Amino acid sequence: MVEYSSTLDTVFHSLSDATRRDILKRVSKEELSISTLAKPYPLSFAAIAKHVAVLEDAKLITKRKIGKEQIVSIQPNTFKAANACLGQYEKIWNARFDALDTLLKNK
Amino acid sequence: MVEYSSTLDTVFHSLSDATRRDILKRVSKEELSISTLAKPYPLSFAAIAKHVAVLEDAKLITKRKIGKEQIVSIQPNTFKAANACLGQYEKIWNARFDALDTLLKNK
DNA sequence: CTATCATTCAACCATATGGTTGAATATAGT
DNA sequence: ACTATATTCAACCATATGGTTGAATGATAG
Repeated sequence: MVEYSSTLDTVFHSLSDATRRDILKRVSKEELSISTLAKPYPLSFAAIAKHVAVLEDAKLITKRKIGKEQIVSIQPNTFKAANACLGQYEKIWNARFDALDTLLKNK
Repeated sequence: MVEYSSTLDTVFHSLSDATRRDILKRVSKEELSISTLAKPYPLSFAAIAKHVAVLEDAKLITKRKIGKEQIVSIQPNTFKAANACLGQYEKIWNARFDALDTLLKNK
């Protein structure tokens, strides 16, 4: 009956935490090691490593080892899937909404 | 340190469940009562009512009472916030990605 | 007024989630 | 070889989540 997409489940679940979204924001600007990522937050290193693991599971980021460090970088393609999903809900009511928007502006 | 946005937390959390996404898809096409919504799923009515409540909390939908029924309809504005959030991660790497994309196509 | 349908509410349960600490495993630098 | 740093892993805990059932409330139709 329902079309189950475990991928979207994990993507959206990853995005539902403010710390993880902040990690994504930082990583979208530059590649960072997990320990560098961990510094600003009032959480243990292990907690951040877990958050990074969640993001990695959702394929929102990738890790690659350089020496003793794990360098985290963003994985663009996955966001396209999330966007496409949101777009799916949008398409019908978008026209309606835009019409309302213009209506309100011209009032 | 971290910019906490409880709104986005709940929006993305709502979207992380396939049943809820399916409800959204159906409701994006036409307004439906909770009991109508509940029919296709192998879950109790109460379970679906809970899912609807989660979506309502996140302001992805609204309910209005008509007689004994609660009519569920989609609330467009909230999706704009989610989209804007995703766009935030995109803007930096989007250029890079598009460049790569063109590169691969012209190869 | 009563029976029925749609919904809400409360109690309950199993499992997932987000956090902790402490120990184990690389790798780098001296 | 020793030490410090970066990471992983395992055990543990409190709370949140997603589901159930059954009872209570509201509105409609006879």
